[in-house]
Amino acid sequence: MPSDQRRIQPRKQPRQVRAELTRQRILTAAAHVFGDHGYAAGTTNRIAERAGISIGSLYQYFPNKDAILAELLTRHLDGGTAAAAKVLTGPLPEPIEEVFRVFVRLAVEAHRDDPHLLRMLLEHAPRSNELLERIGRVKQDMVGHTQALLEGHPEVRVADTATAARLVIATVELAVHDLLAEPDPVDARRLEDEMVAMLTRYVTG
Amino acid sequence: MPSDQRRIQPRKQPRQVRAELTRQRILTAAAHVFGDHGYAAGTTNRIAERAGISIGSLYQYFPNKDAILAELLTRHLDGGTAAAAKVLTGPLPEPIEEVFRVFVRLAVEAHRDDPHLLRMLLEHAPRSNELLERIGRVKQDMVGHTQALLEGHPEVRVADTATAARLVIATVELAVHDLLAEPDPVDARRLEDEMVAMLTRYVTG
DNA sequence: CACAATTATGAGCAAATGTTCAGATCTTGA
DNA sequence: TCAAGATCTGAACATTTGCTCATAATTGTG
Repeated sequence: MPSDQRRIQPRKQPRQVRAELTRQRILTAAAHVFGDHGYAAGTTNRIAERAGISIGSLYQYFPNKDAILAELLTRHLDGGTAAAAKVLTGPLPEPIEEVFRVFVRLAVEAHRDDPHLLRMLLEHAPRSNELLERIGRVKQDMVGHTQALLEGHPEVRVADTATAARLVIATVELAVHDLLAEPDPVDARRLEDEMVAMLTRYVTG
Repeated sequence: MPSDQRRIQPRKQPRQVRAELTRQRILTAAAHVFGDHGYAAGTTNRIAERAGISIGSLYQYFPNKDAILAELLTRHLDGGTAAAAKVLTGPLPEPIEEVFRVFVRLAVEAHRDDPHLLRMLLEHAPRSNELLERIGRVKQDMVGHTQALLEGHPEVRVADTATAARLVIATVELAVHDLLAEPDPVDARRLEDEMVAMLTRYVTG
């Protein structure tokens, strides 16, 4: 069970359509297997079996198990940041309340697919320094944007915008994730309303 | 690497002082090893080595690896609930702000020891249904108490106290944990102030 | 069609790890 | 002192798992 740092790049670029299809099958299967069994019990053989391919084929596209997880996490992160960029490039709504609503909705969307899988991904990201740094950067970006927002907005009254920004991001990400992943999840709409209210009253208080 | 449900009880009750001492050594060593290497890489042999005993002795007090983790988590949970009970049985302060301050301080205290270890414990708790249920019960207790508090307090103005209570608990637990476990943790005092402010303005808004 | 490149196969290897057990060592109590 | 029980030891076992590689099948190309 090696855990040291190793290459993450696929060992070969697919050149035929069936190859790319196999790659997709592997990733889809891995998402299911990791989500159901967790990382440790989600063996490569199980993934291959679920994908309907042989174990050898799996290792033709991913150099090791960690690389599969890395690819899944990368895709999730890219999807999230892309969605965020799309929303945040356009003009933001005036009231800070509506800005927070956008934030919370983005978070809810990002967690809607498969909370269990996402939890796995984030838990085992420390296996790769590259992923850790990437996550750190994404987080720091969000905090940075939030802090700038807080400092430039007329409704905002908090003094320590640095701490406030970190608190806001942590709250949104973690609470959304947790409350939606629970066995008896809260209603997404109510969660949105309450969280937006909390954040708004906090920064304008 | 078996993951099915098995006995968690130690196979033998210590009858001599040295036995109890060995038990303690094992748990202390396990806490360090799990915190440093994680659960998977925290092998039983490594734990035994760090504890300065043989692997055979370890298995005289713990039937398997999961049981060690279970004991550590149980102790943490018991410690936390005991501290909470101690504080909450006495008369709570009048202003809701000070009540929240008590909450946040409890959470900070509970996470001060070893955030890395605690993260491990909670991540791998799903290996035991018993632990999962215990965690669920603790959480539900806290939510219940919080909801009762919200409904009985004159300053509180939120309508949906059920959702609000869940949001408050999730926010306190998760954000405190996350912001203190980060590589560059926020100042505990500032975190306390900001979080108390956020929660107070939320429920009194 | 023929030949090369690409992709797929899966039995089996090497390494790691949780766990056992037969015997050694220590402690207790009379 | 000494026997019986408690505790400790650690080499070895059994299992699991990530992964390789020689071979086969398939696809693209002239």
